[in-house]
Amino acid sequence: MLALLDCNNFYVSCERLFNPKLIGRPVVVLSNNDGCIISRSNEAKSIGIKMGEPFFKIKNNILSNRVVVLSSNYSIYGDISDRIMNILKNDFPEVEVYSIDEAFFKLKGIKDRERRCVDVANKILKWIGIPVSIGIAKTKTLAKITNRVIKKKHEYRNITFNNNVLEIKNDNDLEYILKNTPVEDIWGVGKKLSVFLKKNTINSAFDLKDCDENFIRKKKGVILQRTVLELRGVECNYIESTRPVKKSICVSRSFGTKLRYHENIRSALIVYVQKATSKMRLNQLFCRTITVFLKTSRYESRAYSNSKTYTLIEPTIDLRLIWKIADKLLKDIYKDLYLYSKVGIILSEFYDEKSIQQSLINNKLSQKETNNEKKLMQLIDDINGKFGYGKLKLSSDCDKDFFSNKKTRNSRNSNWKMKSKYCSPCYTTRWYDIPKVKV
DNA sequence: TCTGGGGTCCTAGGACCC
DNA sequence: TCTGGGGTCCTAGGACCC
Repeated sequence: MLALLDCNNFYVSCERLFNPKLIGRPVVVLSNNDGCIISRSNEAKSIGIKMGEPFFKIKNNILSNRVVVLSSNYSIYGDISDRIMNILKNDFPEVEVYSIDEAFFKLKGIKDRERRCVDVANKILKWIGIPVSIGIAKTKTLAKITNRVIKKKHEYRNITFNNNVLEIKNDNDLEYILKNTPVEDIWGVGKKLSVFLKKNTINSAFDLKDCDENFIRKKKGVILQRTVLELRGVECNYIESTRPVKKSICVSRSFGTKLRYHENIRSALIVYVQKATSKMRLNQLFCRTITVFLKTSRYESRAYSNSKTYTLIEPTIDLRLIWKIADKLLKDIYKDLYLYSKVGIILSEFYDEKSIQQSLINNKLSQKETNNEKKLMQLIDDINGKFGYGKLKLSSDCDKDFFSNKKTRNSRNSNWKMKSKYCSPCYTTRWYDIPKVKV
């Protein structure tokens, strides 16, 4: 048996921790650039605001219902998430942190499973202040379904709940739940697959569980076949309590306003390159492959999207080299024809320092030089860690006006920074934002 | 006017090998 | 007229997740 812990309306719950006025009111949190709805309070759900909906489309609904709108603040959410996961890891031996607000954990050999889960849920509510739901089942897919049932309690009158914890205990309950789970709500079944399944008269989780497994395998591949097996209680997706090594690191943002000129896009890219390389160094990795991509909005009538990849002979950690390559790649894919909405960098093919294969021919870096590179990068990270991100940066990453000390008349629009109009303070991660308590 | 960001895994098909 | 069998590796694209 295993369990899935899921934080309720996580981003909204985090915001409410520090701003109790939000409790009881409809609240939504927006994606980056204030684009779409990505978290909703129950009140917001009940007035019909949908997940993923573009913000601009529902402004009227938001005004007339006095919905509180917030930009996303990931430094809060990440910090709160870490605290919750630490409590869980203390109470259970094998925990897989699956996302910022979810974790699977093993219950093998644990007696009185429901009791233990209720205890940890109460502890998290008391110590951190975030309400969570925990579903217990034989497989990850079934645990996911169980959690969905907890969130939709009112639709499942035949089931008894122990606070926000549920274990499916007998076959009757399981059958009842699966019959009342639409196929598109199963973990691993998205838009495309649900269309296919419905065409083949597979409408509920119960239908999928009982269908011909080989037909699924042949038509849609091994992943969906595993889902079928997991619905039958056969474990195919195991809990991985050690975090696997990253395979790629990507940094990209949509621009606050669309950009036309190369120099503006370049000044956004250099910031992302610095972020991506410092992320990579945090994981103590060297990369061999660098990809830059550039695109217009996909809603644009004249859409353009392109990317280019460069593979090094020897993996590197050096920001200066990575930037040089990224800059060249951007030049190659940029066309002076479009209004762009996004640029990004992907680093991949990682090596740790010990396993780097040196080039036979191109051995231009001596051991000493490699060490110097590493020291320099470490220094950048240390200084930025201490004095704030961006204190030390590449000299290409600067505003010419900053040095010329005057705004040039034809300075081109470089307002690429993302919109974040409704952002709350970083209550737990920035000195100046820590809430003050009146005595 | 305005539509997120960061990932993973699988598959089909092409190119190549002996 | 007639053109094998068995394999690997790489890439692009698709589908999914939160």
